[in-house]
Amino acid sequence: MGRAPCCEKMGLKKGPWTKEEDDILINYINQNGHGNWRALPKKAGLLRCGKSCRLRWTNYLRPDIKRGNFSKEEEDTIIHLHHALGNRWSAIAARLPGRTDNEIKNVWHTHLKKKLVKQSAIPDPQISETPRPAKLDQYRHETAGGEDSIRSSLSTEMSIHDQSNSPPHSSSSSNDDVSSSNITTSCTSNSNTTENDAEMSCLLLNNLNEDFWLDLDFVSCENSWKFIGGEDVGDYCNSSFIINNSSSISDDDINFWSDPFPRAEELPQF
DNA sequence: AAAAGACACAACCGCATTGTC
DNA sequence: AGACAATGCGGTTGTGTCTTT
Repeated sequence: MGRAPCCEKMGLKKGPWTKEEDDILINYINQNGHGNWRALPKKAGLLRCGKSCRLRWTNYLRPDIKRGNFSKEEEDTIIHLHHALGNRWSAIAARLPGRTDNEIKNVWHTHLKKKLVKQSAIPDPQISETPRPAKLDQYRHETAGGEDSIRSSLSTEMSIHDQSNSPPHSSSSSNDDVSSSNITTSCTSNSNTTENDAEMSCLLLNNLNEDFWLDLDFVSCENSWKFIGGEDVGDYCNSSFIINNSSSISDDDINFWSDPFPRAEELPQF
C-alpha cells in the first residue's frame, strides 16, 4: 500500500558518500545512464537507495555542475528571483546554469538572507514586500495623462507575439527547456480599462519556468510597450523592457534597475 | 591548546506531483 | 477512475570545519 519508504531496507547505507561510491555511480551512469533510479543502486552495486543516488548525482556529481563561490552576478540574480518567486529553488536554479537548487537554497540561508537583512535593516529575516503598489500607483498617475489612446492599435484580443504554439497559461511545452532564454508573450487588452487608460494587462510566460505566468502591466510607447508593473510579480516590477509589437523579447530585453523602482527621469518619454 | 559556539553544506525526510497500468 | 510507483521539490538535520574565548 502506498509509497515504499525510502531506505527502509536493512543494509542500505546512509550518510556521506565515499570516493569509491562516487566513482561507482559516475562510472555506471556514464556507461548506462541513470534510467530507473530505484533499480540503479542494485545494478551498479551500491548499497544505497535510488533516491540517495539521484540526489548525489544531481546535486554533486553531475559533470555540468559549477563548483566554487557564487559570483556577485549570481547572488544578485538569486536575490531578484527569490523576491519574485519565493522559495522556489528549482525555478531559481533553472536561471543559474551549473547551480543546483540545493546549493542555491544553502547559499540563501547561509549568506544572502543575512546579507539582505543587514543591508536593508529589515528586522524580519523573511525579506518583506517592497512598498511597490504605492509607488506603482504614483507612477501610473504621473504617466497616465501623457498617453495617447492605445485602442487604435489594439484589438480586443491582440497577440503581440507568441513564438510558441502554447496558448496563454498553457504550461506543458517547456518543462524541461530550462536552457532556453526566450520569453514569449501574448497580450490581451483589459476590457475594464477606459479609453484613456493606457495600461493593458499582459501575460508573460518565461520559458525558463513552466508555470511562470505573470500578470503584468504595460503602457504604450509609440509602437512598443513599456512594462511598469503588475500584480504578484515581486521584483519583476523592478524590470524595464520594451516589447515591440512585431517581435519577441529575450532576456537581453530585460534590464533590472538597481533601485526598487525606476525613477521618473529614468523612464523613456512617451 | 582545548572547549564551545558558529558556520557551511551535503544529505536525508516526507509530501506533492506525475506517470503508468 | 483509482491504485501504485517513480520522481521532484522544499524543509530540515547531521556533521565536519572554522572561529572565538
